[in-house]
Amino acid sequence: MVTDEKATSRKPLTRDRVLAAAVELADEAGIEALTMRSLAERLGVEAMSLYHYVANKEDLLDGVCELVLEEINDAVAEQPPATGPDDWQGVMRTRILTARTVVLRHKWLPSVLETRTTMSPATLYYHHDILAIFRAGGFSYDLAHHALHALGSRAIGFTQELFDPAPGSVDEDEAMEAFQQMAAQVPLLVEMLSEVAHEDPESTIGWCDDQTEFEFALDLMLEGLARRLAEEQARR
Amino acid sequence: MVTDEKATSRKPLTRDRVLAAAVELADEAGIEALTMRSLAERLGVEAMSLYHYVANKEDLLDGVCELVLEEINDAVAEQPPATGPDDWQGVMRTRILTARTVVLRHKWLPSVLETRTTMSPATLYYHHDILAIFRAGGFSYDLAHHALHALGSRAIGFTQELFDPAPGSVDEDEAMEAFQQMAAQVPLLVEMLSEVAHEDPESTIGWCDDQTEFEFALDLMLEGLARRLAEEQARR
DNA sequence: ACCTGAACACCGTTCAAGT
DNA sequence: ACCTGAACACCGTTCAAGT
Repeated sequence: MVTDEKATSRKPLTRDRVLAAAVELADEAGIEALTMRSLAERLGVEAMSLYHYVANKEDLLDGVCELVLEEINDAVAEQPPATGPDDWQGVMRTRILTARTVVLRHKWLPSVLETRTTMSPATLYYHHDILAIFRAGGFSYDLAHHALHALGSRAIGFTQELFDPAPGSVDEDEAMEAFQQMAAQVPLLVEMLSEVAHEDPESTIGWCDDQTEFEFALDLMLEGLARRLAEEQARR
Repeated sequence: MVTDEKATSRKPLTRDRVLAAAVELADEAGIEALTMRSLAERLGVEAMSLYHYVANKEDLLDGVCELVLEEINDAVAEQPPATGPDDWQGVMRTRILTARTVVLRHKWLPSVLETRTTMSPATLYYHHDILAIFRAGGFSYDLAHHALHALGSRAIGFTQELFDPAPGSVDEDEAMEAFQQMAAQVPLLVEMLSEVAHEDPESTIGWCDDQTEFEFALDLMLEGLARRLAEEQARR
């Protein structure tokens, strides 16, 4: 009668419980810590038991991506709809930035999502909604199709940054020294960095998905798409 | 005296030979086939011997990326310089598309490069040159810095596509049938795909780094950056 | 100095066996 | 039906030992 919510290990295993535990494990310990054995241990079970709920590890990873995309769809569902046909740009912007807040809670998602080979239902649903916003804004299917490709993962709120240092792995003094040494080889990079004056002086363009840079690039794309839309409509 | 060029297995091992063999192996059999054991076998040696030339597998992967980036720098070095200060956009475009031709010869590069945490010398050099083009075009360091972030991996000629099916894994009939079934759930996606009529009808936005889509997005970014530059110069 | 063989600590996954 | 233990075929990597 009185169910003990904490004693999750006593509830029967289900696919959903397995996937939810996998997401928690990845959030807490990183995606490399998500192994069949460690996941089983967290669930108080042997590794082989998991194969009753997931076909194999790939299926597990498909499942955790699906779970996060459902979380994104939920977050996005509370958004206000477009106020008019000319509002597509603002709606798209807040939609993508909302998705991004969810992705930032699951930092491992980009790397896993990029290894998926099929779009899950929740992913299809998300992109269907994105497409609907473009269509409401007056995009032809052809232009909307280019737009979806151009946005790529940015539509889901992330871009895979190149060369982001592992957290805590940066020795600032050492990095600064290394940079001084290559001043002769790459003087412009050194000068640029001394001018923009990051908190982290060693991270040239390698800074994980910083919010400001994300929005800068997103606005560049959205403005560009607006221009392509205007060109398309002028042609008619 | 007469060196047999084919008998590579008899030449003494060097770091360069190890890295070059690793690149070949990845090109031929895919990045997942690049293991210490298989690489050793290709070189006619035991796996443990490799540790005299690379510190560990991460170091090996750093090395193969460095090798490809040197290949990109070589390819790009033959390019004509800018014809004038207003030519930065054209120079940047051909530079990036040239880099892309090299990346397409090493399809595994994107996934490996995105797991690197430090920029190798060749990578720094490449980006230094990109920065030089922006500077010659009149960009402030601040704007050029945003531009480098916005381009991200696109500067090197690739974007990690979401959901590109493994080559040869697509069963067209099966995929088409699956799509018909979800017509009710995602009607706009279905309608869009029937209109744009890909060769591969099942790949919604999942199509690996197609040249047309790459150039569409690249031009969007470059035009956007040109606009930001004009805004910046108007402000002075 | 360069290479090797055996071994260790991990993986994902199979299989037959338990309840 | 659900879970388990032992085992297999892989990994990267260590260590002491060969030449």
